[in-house]
Amino acid sequence: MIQELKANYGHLFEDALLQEINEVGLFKEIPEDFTLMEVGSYVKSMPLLIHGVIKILREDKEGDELLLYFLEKGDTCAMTLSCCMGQSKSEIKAISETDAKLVMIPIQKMEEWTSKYKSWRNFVFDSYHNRLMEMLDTIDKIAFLKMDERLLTYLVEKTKVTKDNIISATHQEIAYDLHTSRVVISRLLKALEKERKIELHRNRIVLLPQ
Amino acid sequence: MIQELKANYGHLFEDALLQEINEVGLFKEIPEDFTLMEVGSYVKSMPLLIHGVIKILREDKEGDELLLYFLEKGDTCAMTLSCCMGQSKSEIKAISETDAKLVMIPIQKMEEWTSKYKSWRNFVFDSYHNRLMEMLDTIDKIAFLKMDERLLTYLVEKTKVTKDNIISATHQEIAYDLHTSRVVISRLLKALEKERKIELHRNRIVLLPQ
DNA sequence: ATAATTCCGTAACAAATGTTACTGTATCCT
DNA sequence: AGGATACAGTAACATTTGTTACGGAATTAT
Repeated sequence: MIQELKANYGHLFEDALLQEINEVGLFKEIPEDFTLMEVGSYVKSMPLLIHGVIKILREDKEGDELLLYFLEKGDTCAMTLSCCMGQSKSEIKAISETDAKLVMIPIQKMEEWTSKYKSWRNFVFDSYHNRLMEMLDTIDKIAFLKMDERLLTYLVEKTKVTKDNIISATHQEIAYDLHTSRVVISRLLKALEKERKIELHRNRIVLLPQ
Repeated sequence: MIQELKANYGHLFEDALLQEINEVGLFKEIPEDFTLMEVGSYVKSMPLLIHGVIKILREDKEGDELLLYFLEKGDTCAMTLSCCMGQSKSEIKAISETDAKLVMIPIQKMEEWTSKYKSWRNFVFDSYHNRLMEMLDTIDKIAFLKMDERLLTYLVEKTKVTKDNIISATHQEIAYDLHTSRVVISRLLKALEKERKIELHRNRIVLLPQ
């Protein structure tokens, strides 16, 4: 594990901290489409992402969903972090978008490391900063863009994080992420196909190079 | 100034830190409707709010606006904080909703205090936490609520922060905050009046107790 | 007092998004 | 193979939101 830690977090953390993470961290491998966290669940450890992509969703009382952003390797979930600090329940849902590897850190260590390691403090601050910026970006999209633009952005982002211009998803799944209906997505996808931006197949969308 | 600092931040900061804030902080009083920060401006100091209400807005390239949230006394702007840390430009616009008093902290002190004072670290972490939660709340509203519900929520929040059930604003101003058009707001306000939730006057809306 | 300006109400219409319903086809299951 | 299920396309319609236009009332300026 220590090698993978060094590869992904070596530039951030000093050796002593990497060593500690290696000792107390729980290494986990999870399959695609695995629910890492539900809204309302208590948070007892914090994940450091080593490999793969995690999508972070918001849910309202009716169970309607909305994609907030994707986490990639080197990222941590500032939302979880935030909940750890405040000893509160999770406000978000986390699902693996691909197979993923991560290290779980018990929350007791966090407070300790915050005093002990400057690099950890900076990491935490940076994570908060990055997540705030992602949230701003999410707000921009839902507030200022129309659904067709949001859809295209969504497809582009998805190909970016998976590094694959083929998107394996049904229209219904996309509709859930963007908080709209399947019919609307089908309609807009069809329009994007006419504009030669994408190619449609069953369970599969190919993003064409522009 | 030290009394006002103690009154608002005494429960958060130890005396030594309060003393330092008192020494290096710049006390400022600003009138209503004063622009504290523009999108793209460089951030060289961090505000601690002592009195009054500040509204934080997001702007897109076309100059369209959207209200993110209100800051009240005891709050700081985590977005500014975030920008200070990253030495980057402001992503938001800040305008005083009422007369306000605040203390400006030079950003050099922040890094110093983060190592030196545990209470300062916690304050910074808490601010990030609170702002993330506010952002989630903002996302909930724009993603899950229709315009009439957003409008009512907006009016309720506005009366809460100003502690006055009379809202002094034109329909156009409200439309800017919610990123819609004046006509839409007039229409929905009229509907709220019919439901006996509000009373409409020129430049003034009275929120009726339910 | 008169004119100009700002604010609000409303109608009529346009565009975007949401809903329901039905079809055909691909895929899966046994 | 045959049936069940999941997925996508499409039409028709409803609702929400946005736009343009205009008139009247309140406020401000001259």
